[in-house]
Amino acid sequence: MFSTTWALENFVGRLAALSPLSQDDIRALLALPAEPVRLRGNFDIVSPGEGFDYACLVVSGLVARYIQLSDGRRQFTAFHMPGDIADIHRVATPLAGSALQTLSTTTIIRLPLKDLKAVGLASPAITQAFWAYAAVDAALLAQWVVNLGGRDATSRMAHFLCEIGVRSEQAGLGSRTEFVLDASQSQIGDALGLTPVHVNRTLKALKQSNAIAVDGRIVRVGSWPSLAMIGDFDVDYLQRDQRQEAA
Amino acid sequence: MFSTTWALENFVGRLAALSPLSQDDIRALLALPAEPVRLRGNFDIVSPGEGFDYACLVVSGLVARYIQLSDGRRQFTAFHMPGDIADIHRVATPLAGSALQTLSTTTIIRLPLKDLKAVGLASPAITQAFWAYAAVDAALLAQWVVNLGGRDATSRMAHFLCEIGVRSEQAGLGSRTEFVLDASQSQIGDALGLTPVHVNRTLKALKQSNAIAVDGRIVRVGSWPSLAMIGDFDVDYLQRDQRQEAA
DNA sequence: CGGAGTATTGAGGCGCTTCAAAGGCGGTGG
DNA sequence: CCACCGCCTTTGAAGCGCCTCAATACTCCG
Repeated sequence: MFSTTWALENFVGRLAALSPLSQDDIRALLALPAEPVRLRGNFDIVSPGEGFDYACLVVSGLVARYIQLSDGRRQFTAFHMPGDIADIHRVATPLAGSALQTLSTTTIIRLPLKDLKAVGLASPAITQAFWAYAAVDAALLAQWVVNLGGRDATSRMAHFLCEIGVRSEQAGLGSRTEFVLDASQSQIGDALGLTPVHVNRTLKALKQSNAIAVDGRIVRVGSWPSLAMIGDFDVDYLQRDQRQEAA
Repeated sequence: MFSTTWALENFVGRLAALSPLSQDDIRALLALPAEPVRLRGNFDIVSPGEGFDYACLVVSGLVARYIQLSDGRRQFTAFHMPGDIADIHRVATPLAGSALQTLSTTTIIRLPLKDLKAVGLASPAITQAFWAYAAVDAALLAQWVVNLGGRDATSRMAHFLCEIGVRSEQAGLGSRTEFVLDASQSQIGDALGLTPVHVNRTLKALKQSNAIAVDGRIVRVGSWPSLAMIGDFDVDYLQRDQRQEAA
């Protein structure tokens, strides 16, 4: 796990699960130039308003997309774990939009946009798959909106943990009931629109109700049904595998 | 304005502004079958969890994407005005995801997904353009997250009005300082994560500071700079026209 | 002219923020 | 190796923003 080839294969595998790809397509994707870069935590991969000629594939660690408010606070809009490409949308619109930052020590691969465009140009199926991948990302964004707009702190936190758990499981990094969340309470606050203080109190409440236990950066879910209930969590929305739908 | 052909041409025009399309591409898009349907307000075009074999092009009125919470409340995640396709993402992933509802009396065109897929298959440039359009939609979603997670009610409302204003202007429906917002305060509340009561008070505050004036469903912006300041609004993020970037 | 949805306003309560302070943990240098 | 420092976590107390409950008026439509 957490090697350059693992990350690329993991990504391509999930891409193929989303949208049909030929063996040639897969070979072309796996042949993309891949030089890993190691970065410390709280490092801006892409600063706000900045352009960037690469897409960012996460190899290990945790990366967040964010948008900065005028008073300096930042709102995270997405978390990306190993095997994810954080900004595939850049292939469609080079437009700046959001910034990109590491949460903990992280290694990434910078994939040149021109190479991604080239493989997409060579094979329409790859473009379709990229778009499908981006569409899932957008579905997560929509859920994030619901989480911030419609739920209180406890429910919001529970939903967030459910999402990270299921995505960890899908990425083969752990299970939904035991996974790593390598983010500080302050960073979680920037994701959930809460102050660090209240994140702490909210987690405390979830621990006391035995919904979760936290051991360092490892989250153990005591009772998945109860956590999902508290968070009003519906697994379906991040069901990335279209083949399951057909079955 | 607000005819079937106007809506389709408006959409295709903005699509072409986003991503280069040939004359053949444009002809193929304009030749899509287009039978308009008139719908009353608060009508579910796509109910939560339901599949749907069409994409929805708005001809007149206002359409919102939403996700329902378990207690029956709904959170709007996007507004769509005449000339917009509300759920182009369905072409990439037929997955349910979000529901679709009219806010006021609305006429739409239902575009069969299979036809949209067919034109995309015939021309990669069209698929690229669809994806770029969806990517802009996702950028709006990210801003919506920031709005809910990072701003208080007044700022949130101001930002929302700025977004609707600029998009109305871009769609040729009005100007950013005078536009129609055909939604009730309760519906605006479902978009901003506020109660109708607080929407009312927030609007009252904006009126009293002369930032806006409301006349029926017409919003007049008294001072655009001050509204943009209150809402911490940055025009760039919904700059849909890539050709401007090059210039 | 009656009824339903919408807008408006008031009063009180709760959830989250702000401010403040103390303890834990890992990293770094003497 | 330990002492120190910065960051993170944890907890308390007070305040404010938004919600809830409630009542009245307005507007559109049948």
